[in-house]
Amino acid sequence: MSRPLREPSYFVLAALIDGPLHGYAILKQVLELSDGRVRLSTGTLYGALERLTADGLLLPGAEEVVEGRPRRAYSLTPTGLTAVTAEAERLEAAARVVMARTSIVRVSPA
Amino acid sequence: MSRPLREPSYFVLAALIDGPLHGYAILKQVLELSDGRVRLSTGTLYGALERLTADGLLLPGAEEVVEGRPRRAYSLTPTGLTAVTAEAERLEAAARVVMARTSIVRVSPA
DNA sequence: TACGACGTGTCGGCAACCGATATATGGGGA
DNA sequence: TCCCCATATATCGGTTGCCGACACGTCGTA
Repeated sequence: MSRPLREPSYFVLAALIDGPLHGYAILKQVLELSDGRVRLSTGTLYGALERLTADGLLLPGAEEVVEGRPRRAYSLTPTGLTAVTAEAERLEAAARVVMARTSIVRVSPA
Repeated sequence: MSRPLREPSYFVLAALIDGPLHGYAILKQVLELSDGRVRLSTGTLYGALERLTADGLLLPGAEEVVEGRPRRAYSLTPTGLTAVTAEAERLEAAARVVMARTSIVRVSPA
């Protein structure tokens, strides 16, 4: 069992659920998935890609050149999919803890 | 708008929604709220209390001595309550992003 | 008397993020 | 032509916040 993923890493994994993407495309996908809230810096992105790969959550593809620009696509490993799913459940449980204590409308009579 | 709270800080705030608690009681409350998953070290706890106080999310009470032991209770400020609620919504939204992409049962015919 | 629960606190190390910077291609507008 | 912006990858130093270990002290109980 690993420590919780921080938001940037979590969204990197989330961006790859639908299929492999290269770094810059992940940047845009994360922005979209987070409704414009999470704007990854490239320092964060490439650091995370390297780390998540080392942890076995991502699998890097071969570098290919598209329209004169080099690209490298990353895909989720089964471990990565498991990790991001487990993390989503953790987040949801944590959210519930607070919501249950703030949004309950008291129904009991005065 | 601030950066996301990390899990330990988030649970410290969450523990105080029901009312003020002192440090050691927060430790136990967090353990309970998180279903035994989040066990804060005192280093994390007192560091977080200091920081969250400096950020205006917590208000420390006066030190009082109970049964020979000193205590200091902390309470959530309105800003703190707003922050932890907003964070809960962020967490839930993040969880949804992944759940929507992994848990959909395909209904379309083969 | 020793140990564990209670209770607060410090310190150094570390992982991850963040902003700035670097490098390079391709396309479009002034 | 020249400049800027989007595309695309990569490095680096600084900061933040967590983490484990340690320190100090009380109280109850075996």
